[in-house]
Amino acid sequence: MLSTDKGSISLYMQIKDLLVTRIGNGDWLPGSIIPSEVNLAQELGVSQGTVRKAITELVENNVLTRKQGRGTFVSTHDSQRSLFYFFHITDNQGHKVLPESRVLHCRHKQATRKEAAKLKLEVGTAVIRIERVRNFSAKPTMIETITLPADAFAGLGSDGKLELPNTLYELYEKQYGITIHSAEEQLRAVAASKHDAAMLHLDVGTPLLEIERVALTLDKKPVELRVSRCSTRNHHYQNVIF
Amino acid sequence: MLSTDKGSISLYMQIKDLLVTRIGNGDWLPGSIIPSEVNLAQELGVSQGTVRKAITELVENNVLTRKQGRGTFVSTHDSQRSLFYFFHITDNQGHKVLPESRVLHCRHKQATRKEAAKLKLEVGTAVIRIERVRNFSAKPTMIETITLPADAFAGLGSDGKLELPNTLYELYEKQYGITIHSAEEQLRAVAASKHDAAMLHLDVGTPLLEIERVALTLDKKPVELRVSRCSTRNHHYQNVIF
DNA sequence: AAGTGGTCTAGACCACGTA
DNA sequence: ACGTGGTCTAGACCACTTG
Repeated sequence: MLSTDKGSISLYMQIKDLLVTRIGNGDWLPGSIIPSEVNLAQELGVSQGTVRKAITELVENNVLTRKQGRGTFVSTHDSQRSLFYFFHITDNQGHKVLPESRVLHCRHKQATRKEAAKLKLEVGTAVIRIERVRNFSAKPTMIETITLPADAFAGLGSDGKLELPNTLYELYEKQYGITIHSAEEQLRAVAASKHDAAMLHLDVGTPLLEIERVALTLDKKPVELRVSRCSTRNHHYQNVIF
Repeated sequence: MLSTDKGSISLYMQIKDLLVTRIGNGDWLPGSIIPSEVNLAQELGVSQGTVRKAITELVENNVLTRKQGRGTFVSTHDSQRSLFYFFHITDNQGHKVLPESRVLHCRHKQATRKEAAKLKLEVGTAVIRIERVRNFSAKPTMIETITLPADAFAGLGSDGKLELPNTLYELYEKQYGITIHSAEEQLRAVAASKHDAAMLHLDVGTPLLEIERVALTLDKKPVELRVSRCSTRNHHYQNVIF
């Protein structure tokens, strides 16, 4: 199984890949505990230090979470984590605001060219398109269009209910076994359309911050396209560069 | 020097702090080699593994750079690194474009309220204010206002020359011994002013992406405020979230 | 008390760069 | 040939959590 040939990659890297594969397979579900370092070391025939190094890097990648005295767990997307990692809008004092959401509609459609390109689908593939308005401090501030491949999210929104949780990534994980692990965002300044203006109580043409996000699973598969248009009168997008 | 008391923090953390302090002091300049792991271990009376752990974390923080077979070096801000870490504008194909810059002026002024707040100075402190236009593919696309505390950057631009290198952070490091290590950015959508419009060949009111960046040294001291307004017709701000 | 991760040690061998 | 970092081992003790 593990190779110690000269030319092969290092042991801890092979173990890293193995752990990622097991998690991807669903052998270990998000939130569940994985075997202890000593057990894994025994099973794989390596020393604890080697397993430790593999786990350490996965913890740095937010794939695993260590809890002293308890064990190592597969990371989950509780609302805390979702907000901390993926939500970059703050008010002008730098405070994160928990947005409430109002779903405008949730429809089954066919993928546009752009959606198909971003989600790596064929044009015309069945998708679910959700539109919602997000309120910060009770004021409508952001309008979002979310596109999901229909096959991976079967049944979502088809019951006519427009109730969706605020933190969708938690839903994806719990209901559909899809864990969002990373995302790529493109930001632009755009002018508010008639529709934007109406929903956000602004004038047509007001500059809005457009955030186009593709969310990826652990194995880098794109599973959600989200286009958000946000008024930056009282809020902004906050980014920290190390 | 190092404490192994029960209540004290771990050895490798103390070593980390020590290394950071020495770099901050200027004992080891950017680009120079630091003592080998074995030497440091000997000097500090710990094992190589402990030093290694401290260095590993500093490498992850981009403070140090390891080169196999050669040694460990204090990170520098060559133009590569500056572009890779701090420059987030790409064209719509996702390619980074090396911008050229044209300096409009470079003046000694007094800090405004906003500049003072962002740079943690008193209002009215002497600052240097640089304004420049950046061209992507020969088209003016971005207009930047850069504010620096005058005392830390004595002499910059006072020779009346408007020639400044494209990658300012390299200049800060080489000429003034100030290494930019991290930055905080706030992004908003704004309408082009008359001046913006003239410089970027756009209509007044065109939505622009405003990037307000505070650049920090290793010890988190703010040393540069940079406000960039960017046309997002052919470009965008690209961010990756892990 | 037993089991977990967290830190630390001392040593081994390898891959790489320099001289 | 030598010194560097890169990987790996085997064992020790500590801090924390659970039964």
